[in-house]
Formats: sequence, structure tokens, C-alpha cells
Amino acid sequence: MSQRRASLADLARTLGLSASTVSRALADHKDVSPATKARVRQLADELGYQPNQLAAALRRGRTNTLGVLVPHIRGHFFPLVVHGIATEAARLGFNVMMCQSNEDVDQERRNLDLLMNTQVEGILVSVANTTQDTAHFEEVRRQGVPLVFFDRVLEGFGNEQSSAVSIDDYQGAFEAVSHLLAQGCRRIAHLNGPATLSIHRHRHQGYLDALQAQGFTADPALTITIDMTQAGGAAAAAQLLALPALPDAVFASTDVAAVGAMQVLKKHGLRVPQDVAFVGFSNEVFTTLTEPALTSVDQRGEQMGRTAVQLLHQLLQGETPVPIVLQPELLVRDSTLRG
Amino acid sequence: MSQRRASLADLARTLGLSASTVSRALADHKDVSPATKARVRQLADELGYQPNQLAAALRRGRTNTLGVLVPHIRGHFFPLVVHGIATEAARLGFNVMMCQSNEDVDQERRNLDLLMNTQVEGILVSVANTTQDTAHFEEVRRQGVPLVFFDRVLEGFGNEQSSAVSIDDYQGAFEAVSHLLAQGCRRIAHLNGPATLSIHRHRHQGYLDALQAQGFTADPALTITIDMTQAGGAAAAAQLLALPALPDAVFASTDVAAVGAMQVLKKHGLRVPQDVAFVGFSNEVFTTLTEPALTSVDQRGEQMGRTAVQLLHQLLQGETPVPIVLQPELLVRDSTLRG
DNA sequence: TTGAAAGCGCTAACAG
DNA sequence: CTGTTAGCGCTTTCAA
Repeated sequence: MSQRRASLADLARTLGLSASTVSRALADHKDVSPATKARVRQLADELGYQPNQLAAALRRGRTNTLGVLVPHIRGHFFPLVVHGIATEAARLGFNVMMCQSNEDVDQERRNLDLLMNTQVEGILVSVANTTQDTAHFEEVRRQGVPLVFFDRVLEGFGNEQSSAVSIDDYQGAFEAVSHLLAQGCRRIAHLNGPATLSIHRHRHQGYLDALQAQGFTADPALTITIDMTQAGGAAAAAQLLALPALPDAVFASTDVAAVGAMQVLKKHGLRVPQDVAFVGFSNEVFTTLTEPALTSVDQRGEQMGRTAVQLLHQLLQGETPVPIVLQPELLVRDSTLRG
Repeated sequence: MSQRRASLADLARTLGLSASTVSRALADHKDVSPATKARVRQLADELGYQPNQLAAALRRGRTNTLGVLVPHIRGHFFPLVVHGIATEAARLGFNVMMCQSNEDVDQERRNLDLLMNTQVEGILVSVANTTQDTAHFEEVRRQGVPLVFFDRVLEGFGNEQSSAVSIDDYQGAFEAVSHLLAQGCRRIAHLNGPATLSIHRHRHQGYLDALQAQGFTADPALTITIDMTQAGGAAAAAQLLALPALPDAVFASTDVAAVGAMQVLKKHGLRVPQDVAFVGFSNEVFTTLTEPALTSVDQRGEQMGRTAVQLLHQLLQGETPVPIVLQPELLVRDSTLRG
């Protein structure tokens, strides 16, 4: 049992070659004779030789590794994005080092430091929702490490060493509400999230503008700001039930809030979608499992991940790509189909 | 704008010190005068000095990094496990490098190579469900890299350089079915997954034994083997409806199959849980969103992740920890509560 | 086509 | 308390 891993020098010694030749042989350098290459490769196979990437990276000044920093990987969306990132990174020959900030600025800062220490060649990040102070991102810029934001973008951070990919929340909301109008709904409520997150501001604006585009004006009583949870949705539903006139549709800024509200209204004898139609946002897995299945807006997580890596790749080649805004996709299901 | 990152040597030069002293100062070594430490730290702060961990690791022979290889990070379970791993690794001062095999043996092999090249100190892996040939795991053993399996364990791979943590599927199923019996159910169906996966064999055995423990014998017509999908569950439900006598409970080996079946039986006018009770497996997020909320077996993903890291940590300290089998937890919800 | 030599940035004896 | 020295394992000129 070999205790220590075989090194390049070991191979060289047993073959009676120099380290440089062995190195070149393994790299398939053209100035090495086929015979030598064959000998080297065979021994390498036999010994299960693994090149020490640490040493190679140190010498070469390039690690071939990208850093990823996400708020978390629970739920539906971020796993999809990470999957997209991993796929595209592998395709381009990059390794990926992943960390989570757990929505915490301190962990975000520490993890950015960690990634830079590890000499990643670039960083892909989705900002924690508690982040106010952005000094740690300035530091990344100062160190000259290319940076791509995805989904949660740091506004006003553009420079020639960074880029961003996000989704058009406004457009997603606009289409969702337009669809409800097309289905004949006229009193459309909006379950809105806290305005501290820009996604919620954008989605609400999409709601307002879609109504206006068709000549309707939003009833302020129908916009309810809640925690984007099942309980929040349920509470909003209770509030709607207390109104003099019930809404005939609900657009919720997340799927889970939509379901929370839908359950309460159903329990009160309202039929979905005949009496009240429902649209959520995010296209969570469970949207096909609810009764009826929930119409929702898909955020194209996987494509976002792939795009983010492509942008970073461009930055690494000295280009300065423009930020990309992906178009979401409305997935119509039974909760809005009034046939 | 500093093009190049500051190095230890740079600090040493501008301070008129030797590299070693600067190194020691930054490591808070006790043999450095407080005054010197202060000077060094201040300059390091000013320059935003980031130690090159590559060089440090190469020199030290330790990377402080653990490798993680999961089949995927979609869905509910693996993200939870990864979260547990990340949390515990951070607590113990390890970095984490994560890869996905996408349930593919080739990617699994390549990723194991990658992790070993990167000189991770140990590897945490959940085996791809297509893996038959296990030569690549033998190679990890041969290179002397400590290995911990989680959830999907490679059977018969035990050695003093590896360990494993899994969940007691048998016990989870046993408790689920015992609970149904306690609720008065007598004709309990089992929606079983393909026997190629050991988890399904174990869950089925738990089902059989729970019945037997109470003096009942399983009706073979009530065990239906399906794809563990919503459609599979729906198909199974159709099959159950064709039986001369309907079941009064369904135990499904996954939540999604349970919901698929539940939807169909509800549509046929059966009441849940009065006419037929339902139990799933995995405690997916949506189990609280179905109507009624679905009783399920929680797999303790986060705890599994934390445990896996602890086992690896023990291996790294030269101990040989015994494999751990976590006990799942039955979460009783409305789909089985017959009041 | 191959080898010798230098060095990536850091740490850890060993001396002073 | 601080400096000198010697590498970690690899790649890459430059020279043969």
C-alpha cells in the first residue's frame, strides 16, 4: 500500500527521464516523442498518478476554479441555478467551489474572502437579502477578481470587471396579470412581498401596469403586503374575505403564498378558478400537485446559471459583456383556466 | 489600481522584515513582538492582503478542504444534506468543494478524480443510482483519501479509511404502517419503487413486518410497484380502484407518488383520511400544502450532512468511526388523522 | 527531442 | 524575538 501519492518526480526517476519531459508528455506537448509519451502514460496509469493541481495552479498562476456564493440552496430555484452553473462550468473546463451565505452579510463577506484566498479566477454571486453594506464587494473589485451577479444583483455596481444576469420580474408579473384579464377576471388582488426586496417592487409594478394597459385601475384595497409564506397567504385570504366585494382573481408574488391563500378561499366554498383564479410566481415543484394545479411564472433557473458562467467566461477573456435580463415564462395551469 | 495582489514578500519588503516574521505575525505566532504584529497587520489591512492559500496548502501539505459529491441538488433532500455539510464543515474550519454526478457513473468517476487532484483531505459521497462498477471508489481507497458515504452507501466497501451514514428506511416504513394500523386501517396498500434501489426493498420489508407484528398478513394484490412519480401514483390508484375491495390506507414510498394517488382517489369521491388514509416518505416541502396535509417520514437530511462531516473529521484524526444509521421521524398530519 | 534551472508564495526547521 | 534556508510539486523558459 503506497502511503504517499506518486509525484511527477517519482515518475521521472523510475523512467530515467527529467521532470520536464514527463510534464510535457502528460500535457501531450508536441515536442515529445510518441514512444516517450507512451511510456510515461503507461506508468502514470499503473501508479494511478494524480497531478497535484495545487502545485500546477501555483506555478501557472491559474486555478481553473470558479467560486459560487448563493444565499442558500434550499427550495426550488437556487438548486436549479447551481445545477446550471455546474453544468456550464464543467463544459468550459472549470471547477466550481460553492459556498452559502445563509442570507447573512457576515457569512457573505467571509465566504468572499475565502474564495479570493483560494485564488478562484472569478466569482458568481447572488446577494444575501440582508446585505446593506457593500464594502466586501468593493474589495473583490479592488483585487481585480471578475464578478458576476445572478438573480439578486447589487444595484449600481457595474464596472468593466463585472456583469449580471437577472430575470425580468416586471414582465413576469405583467404577463401573469394580463393572462388573468384575458380570462375575464376584473377584480384582481395582489399578494405583495415586502418592498425592501426589489423583486417585489418590480412584480407589483408589473401588476399595476398590466391593469392600466387594459384600461383598468387597481383598487388599493386589493394589494395586500405580507410575509411570503403559507401563513402569510392564509392571513391575506382572511383579509380579502372581509372585503365588501370579493376579488375574482389573486396574483401572488410567490407560489407558497398563493397556495396558502387558495386553501383558505377554497375552504370558504369558493371554487377555483370559477369564482377566483390564482397565479403564483417561481414555478415551484408543488405547483402541479395542488388542486387545482397552480398557474405560475417560471424563473428559468438553470438557464440563469448557464448564462452567469458564460458572462464570467467572457470577463475572463477580457471582454465586457452587457448585463442580461432573462424573460420569464408563464405556465398556465388549471387554477386560471376558466374554460 | 494595483494590478497584482500583494504577497507576503511585498509586505516583508516594505516593512523591512523577513517573510518568515510576517508569516508568523499574521498567524499570531507567540514568538513575535506585539509591536511587530501590529505593524504587519496594519499594512496587511491597508493593502487588502489575501494570503495565497494555494501556496500555503502546497507547503503545508494540507488544503483544509473537503470534497462533496452528490447525485444532484434538486428536490428537497440533497439540498438539506448539503446545507448540513456546509454548516458543520464551516464550524470545523473546512472549506467545501462540491460536485454533482447527475446520477451518471462517468461523471462520478471524473469528479472523484477532480477532487483527488485538488488534494481535498477527504471526500463525502452519495453514490449515483446507476453505479455498478466501483473501481473508481477503489482508487480513492488506494490513494488513501478518507471517504464517507451518506444516504446512498456502497455496500461492502467498509475499511478503516471510510465510514458511512444512512437512514433506517426499514424503520421509517415500519413506523408509518404501524401508525396506520393504530388509526384502525386494516387494508393497507403499498406503492413500492423498483427493487433495484435498496431503499425500496427496505421500505417494503418494513411495511410487511409492521403488518406481521400486529398479526396481519399482507395481501399481495395491495403491493403495487411503480415509478416513483406523480403519474406513477395516479396509475397505481387506478389499479387499486379496480380491485374488488378498496384499501383503507395507502403507504407510498415517496411523497410525490402518494400525492399522485391521493388526487385520483379523491376525484373518485373517496374522503381522506376517513375512507382512505395516506402516508408518504421524505417529508417534501409540499406535504403541508396538499389537502389534506400529508403524513410523511422525515429523512433528517441536515443531520445526515452534519453527521457525515463529523465522521470524516474522525477519520482525519486517525479514528475509525462505526457507520451510523439515523432514525427517521414520522410526521403525522391530517391525511392519517381519523379523529 | 530532452534536460537543467528557476521560481510560483508560503511555512517551518534551525540558527542566531 | 527575528532572519536564513530550504523546499512543497509543478511548469516553463533557455540551452543543449
